[in-house]
Amino acid sequence: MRRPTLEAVAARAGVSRATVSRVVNGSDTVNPEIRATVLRAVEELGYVPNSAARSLVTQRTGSIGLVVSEPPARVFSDDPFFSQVIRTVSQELEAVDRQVVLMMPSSPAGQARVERYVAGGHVDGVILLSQHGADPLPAALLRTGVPVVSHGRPVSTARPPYCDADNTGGARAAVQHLLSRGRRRIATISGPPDMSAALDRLAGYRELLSDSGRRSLAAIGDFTRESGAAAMSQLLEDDPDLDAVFAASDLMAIGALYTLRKSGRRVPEDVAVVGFDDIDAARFTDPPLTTVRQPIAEVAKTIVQMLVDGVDDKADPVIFPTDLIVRDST
Amino acid sequence: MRRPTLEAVAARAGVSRATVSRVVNGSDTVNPEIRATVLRAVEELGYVPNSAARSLVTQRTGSIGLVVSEPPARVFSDDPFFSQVIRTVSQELEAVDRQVVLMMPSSPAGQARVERYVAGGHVDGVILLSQHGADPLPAALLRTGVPVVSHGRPVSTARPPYCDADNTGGARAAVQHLLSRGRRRIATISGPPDMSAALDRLAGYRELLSDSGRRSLAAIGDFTRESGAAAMSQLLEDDPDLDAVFAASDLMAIGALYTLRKSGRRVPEDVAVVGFDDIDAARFTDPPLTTVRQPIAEVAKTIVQMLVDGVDDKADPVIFPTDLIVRDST
DNA sequence: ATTCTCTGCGAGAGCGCTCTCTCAGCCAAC
DNA sequence: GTTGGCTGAGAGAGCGCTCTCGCAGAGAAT
Repeated sequence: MRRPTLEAVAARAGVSRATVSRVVNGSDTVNPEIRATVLRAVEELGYVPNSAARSLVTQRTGSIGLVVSEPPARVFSDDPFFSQVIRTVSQELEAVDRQVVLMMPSSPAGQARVERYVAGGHVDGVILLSQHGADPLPAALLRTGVPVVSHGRPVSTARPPYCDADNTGGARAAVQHLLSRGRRRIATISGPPDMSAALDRLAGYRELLSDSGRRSLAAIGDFTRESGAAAMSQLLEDDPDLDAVFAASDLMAIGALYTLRKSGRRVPEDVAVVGFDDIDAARFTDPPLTTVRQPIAEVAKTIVQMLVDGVDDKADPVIFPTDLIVRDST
Repeated sequence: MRRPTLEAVAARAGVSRATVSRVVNGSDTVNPEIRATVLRAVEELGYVPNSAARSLVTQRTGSIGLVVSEPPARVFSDDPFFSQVIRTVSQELEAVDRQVVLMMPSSPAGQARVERYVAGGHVDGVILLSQHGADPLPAALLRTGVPVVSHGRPVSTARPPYCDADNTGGARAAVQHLLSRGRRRIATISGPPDMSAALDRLAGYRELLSDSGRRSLAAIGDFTRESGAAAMSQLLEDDPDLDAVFAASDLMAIGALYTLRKSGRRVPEDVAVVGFDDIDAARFTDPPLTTVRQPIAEVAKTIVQMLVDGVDDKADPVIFPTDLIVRDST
């Protein structure tokens, strides 16, 4: 048994296909009586429009691609920031009746697949998440002519419009807070240097320290707990007397707490720790983590809006301020 | 400028549309020379098949719906288990060249949307994640005739085929471990009673305790840290002398650790704690968490396989064993 | 030489929908 | 009574693809 078509509904309602189409698509040039008859027929037959046929003629699909470019290392770490973003973006898209096609290419073949898919006109727009410097995908996607918006400042040569949190400002606020607590040797655990969020947070840290005439001390992580723990070890080796650390993600801060605990240091008495993101876990660490909160929902909302409004290729970026959340780790 | 069509490629290669179609779809009844010519034309024009047109005639779309039914409370908590599952499922689907359409209905309207979408033939199959007892969606989806597979034992009256971890066995192993460590008053923090994973883990806990003639003591959570912390408080009130707790999720175990710490109890000296899931965070708690690992990747792989193979509506469920990972919290 | 397979390509219908164009019918205006 | 505008419905042409069917031509069998 096949699904009913427009034709079937038209026959049942005793009108033409065109009229049924008008009713289904909400045209206002239809006689209310006929409209009612058609709607009844739709109801009785359980008619649901075939989207393939529709998008074949309209050239639009009603779905948006959400492309998450993340190498396996971090993909398999369970960073809640991702799921938060994916969730909010998805929610916002559903609110405007768009479908979300999730794509997480983890190999060059996967990237080629995504590129083909987008070029094939399967989606009306693309949201880029978690871009890395060397990634050729953004440029490729821009070339397809499909609207692209980036979540987070793009770092590749391709420059799609984007929306982001004020990473630099957030880092400055974190360091400022540590200074105001009387900390003198403030180190940082930075994220991967091919990601803009990591670069911007590092820049904010450096700016403020050099403004206040202090030396900076950085170790590089990749936003995961493991890397945070390792980076913390290295920092302690480089400067056993450090009294504060600003981690560019909560996960890395958690790793740092772990290492500090193992090294016998107390937090915050010996070393103060600030994270970034304000994930749920930050409230449950020992001690609860001071961190910088980003407005995930606002960013998601804005990105969806940009895409739905048909954003200009070189529209100005939208940047949201962050909040410092002070807990017991500082 | 429009995208090139089959027709254009055919013209360029000097063959018919049918032949180009054959080449593109990998038919083997094409002369190698002609095939090469066609492929060259495809390359030169940058031809990408239009999927709307294709699925209009084939009646298949190449995409699979991933439906996550979760009320806002937990959606906004950042449970890494979800992202793990979504990630692995998505990876497996990409491996078999299927698209992932992510749907997270958070309201009745959203559910209706999902139902319409699936009934509309937009997806070739549906994967259900995180089902709750009262949810009418699974039954509605089954009625559409589209293949449905559930991740986790379904708890509603609708009974799609499913794949799951051995939750009962995992819980038994956890409790057995606590008993073997000499613990006598073993409490549990259970998940929401409308979810099968919660019910099965609770059942495993109860079975083993009653087998060994011990009393059980349960508090109910909802798989989040907050609820774990609250449940732990209640358990301590109910029985201040308890010496072990089995939490039905790592997140709740983390909440329990938090409450235990605040109550001045040492883990594992005073109270031993076991979690479930083995999320990344379990290795970084203080102390690192003993937990039950589920084979997330295997489950994902199996589900995708079931869907791709065109699973029978009443196929037997597939259950994977779990592993007890012993760390310092017991 | 004739018939009979068999291989490989082209012709053409049709998937279900939208949208333009046309036209019937009605009322107002002259 | 005739014309003109206007509203609302139908006819029909495609959107780009797949797939069945038919047919040409090569080679094998008689």
